[in-house]
Amino acid sequence: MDRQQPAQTDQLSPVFAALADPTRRELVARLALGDATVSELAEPHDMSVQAISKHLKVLEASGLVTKTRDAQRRRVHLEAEVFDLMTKWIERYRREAERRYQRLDALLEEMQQIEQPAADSGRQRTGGAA
Amino acid sequence: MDRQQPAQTDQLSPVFAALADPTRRELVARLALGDATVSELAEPHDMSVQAISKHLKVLEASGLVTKTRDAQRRRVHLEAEVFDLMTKWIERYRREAERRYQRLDALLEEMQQIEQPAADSGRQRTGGAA
DNA sequence: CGATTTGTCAACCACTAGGTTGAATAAGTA
DNA sequence: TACTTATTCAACCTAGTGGTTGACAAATCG
Repeated sequence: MDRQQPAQTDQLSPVFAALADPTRRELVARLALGDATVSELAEPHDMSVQAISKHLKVLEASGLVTKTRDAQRRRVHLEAEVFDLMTKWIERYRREAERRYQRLDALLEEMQQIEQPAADSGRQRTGGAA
Repeated sequence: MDRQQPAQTDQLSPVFAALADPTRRELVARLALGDATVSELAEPHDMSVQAISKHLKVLEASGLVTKTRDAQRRRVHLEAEVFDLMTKWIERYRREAERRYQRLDALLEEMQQIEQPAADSGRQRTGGAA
């Protein structure tokens, strides 16, 4: 249970985790159309309001949505910021993966060479070099 | 347990779920630099090789990586396609959220009006209208 | 005030996730 | 053939998730 990279910078895990659930993605999709109250969000989701409330809590904890009081109701609002965070992470590695994909053969050859650094080669490190 | 939207189109959940784990994100980050074998990937992660193998299985199931045999080793390769899938989903709603954010005040006013449709108002629907 | 609406909190339950260790498989090496 | 390396499979454990129901809190309505 001892993480080597502490939760310090791990603002990302809760966001991905939040969106890993289809119900929550639907909530996000719905909220993209406009703010809504909890019960409004719950309505189309044949599942208890409490369950939706929990889902919203997860979304809120991840920073994807915020809630503001509106009398007894809570107005739920979709936030854009965290999307950016996620997009940045994804794009970074997607670009790498795509770049590598495009010149795949060439790169694979290259990797092979790096892989066998001549000499005795007690253990070969593949691609780790960056 | 009865989903209203079956797992049919839910290719997305496994991807988000896969990236919800920091260890797996590190694996992806590492793989962006180049293919690697399981044990190479395991090395920096003070955790058993079996654990990493499990993580890779999750990544593989999500479509983020593929494995090819290379003698006894398995060469793990990062795939770009699924990134696209995710990016598309995110961008779609991020854009909405941002657009709404930019004209926030105006929209909030608008919502308020929709919210009180005059008349008796047995139940008011907020933002559901798109 | 009392009743209703809206949402959360709390306890509970089945299932999954992420880690462990130990054994099994598969391929290269002596 | 036997040994080592690389990886997976299987069983297990703990903690977390996603749902339930029931009770509570806060604001509005009568």
